[in-house]
Amino acid sequence: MARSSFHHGDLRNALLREGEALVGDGGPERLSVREAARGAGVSSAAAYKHFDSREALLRALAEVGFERLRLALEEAVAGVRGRRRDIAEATLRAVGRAYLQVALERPGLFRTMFGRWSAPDAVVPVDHGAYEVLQRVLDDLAARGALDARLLEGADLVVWSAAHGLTSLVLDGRVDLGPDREPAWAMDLVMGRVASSLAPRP
Amino acid sequence: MARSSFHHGDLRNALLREGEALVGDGGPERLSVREAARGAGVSSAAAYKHFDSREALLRALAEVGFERLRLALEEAVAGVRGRRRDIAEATLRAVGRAYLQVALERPGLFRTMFGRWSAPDAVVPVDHGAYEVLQRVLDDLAARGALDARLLEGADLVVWSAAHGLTSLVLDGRVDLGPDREPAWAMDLVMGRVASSLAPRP
DNA sequence: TGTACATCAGTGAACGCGCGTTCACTGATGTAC
DNA sequence: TGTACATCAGTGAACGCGCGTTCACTGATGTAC
Repeated sequence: MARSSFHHGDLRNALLREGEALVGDGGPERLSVREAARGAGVSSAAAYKHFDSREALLRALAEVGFERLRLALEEAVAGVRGRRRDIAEATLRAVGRAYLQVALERPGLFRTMFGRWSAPDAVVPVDHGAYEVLQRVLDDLAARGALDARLLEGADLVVWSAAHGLTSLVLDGRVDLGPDREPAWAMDLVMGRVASSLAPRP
Repeated sequence: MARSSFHHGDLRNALLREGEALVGDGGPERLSVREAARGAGVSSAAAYKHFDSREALLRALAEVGFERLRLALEEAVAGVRGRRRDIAEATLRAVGRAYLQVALERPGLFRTMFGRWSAPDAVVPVDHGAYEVLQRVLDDLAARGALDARLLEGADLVVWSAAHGLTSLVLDGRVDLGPDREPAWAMDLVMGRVASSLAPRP
């Protein structure tokens, strides 16, 4: 990590790394340009050679997080095995668990991705492919008859809301599962119900 | 609002009111003791006669919010009319809409209630009866045969997650409903599916 | 292969800011006699 | 009904802080000839 020369060489990434460490535990409000620069062993002014402002750095961090979520969802879905009958439920559970895991790994980064840390009315358009992954997955399942095609409209909303909601509640400590119950258990339960609500009906 | 005498008389409430205004649009990070005091027409030191710290003020604001949510849920549920066949779905929709409405009315207060604005690892135990309202409602519905009693375990989690998830996504601008679609439409859809997943099965 | 030079990623000092919190204080209020 | 006094909700000044951002600058790098 020590820098041998005047030039850092990889400062942009170093700042992202430090920024993620700050934000990862403490959330977006923990990020300071000065501290990230300090962590990278560089003057705070140097950071402005790579990011226009604190907010630009936060936005870049959110993008990193969304990309990670996208990859996690892709992987989770690709890893699903199951009999034809169970495939929808197994897939949604995998999605939910991946969502939860990404969030738990870096709670503050998750809040950076979804929170409104900029000006109250500013839209923070972090475009992400994670949502599209889910939509594709649902389309596939419907095409294979594992989900009711008539219920496809808004199904993405239902799944995403449930996964996001439970995850947020867990992250913010607003859900009491009692002893011996892991968040993943709760996610399985929730996604199981969601799957059953989308199952093909006679 | 003008104060005639040396003593304010109702400073605690005035601070809560100002605090809510600050937090209501901007979220917890917008709250400053100084600004709340300024708004109440009082020195910042005076605020400390009523709240131990900035964090104590935030906690009090969160409590105000939770109480409001509880009342909104009670009201919403009490106002549900419907034929026996539809009662579960109608009730859950009412719950979801009330949840959404409370959040949209004061987005920043909602984030104050649920966010982690204190030290990263600190638990913020704002105990609230809103959750209990939901549990009671579900029990009632099951007792009347409107929900499948065998699915009652965890049903509260499912409902709360879905409502909370969609609400959070809407609040953070992370859901694209397209034109002509209101958040309430999305909530009806989501809660409709949730209700169907809990419906009595043959 | 050597040299002049443009580029640009760094430095470090400084700006102005608003904040949370504390302090010794003051004066309005209400109670005991 | 009047008075002495304890209480305590206010004041205003001050503390130390870390922050975002800008500035004129310097020196390493790489390219044109």
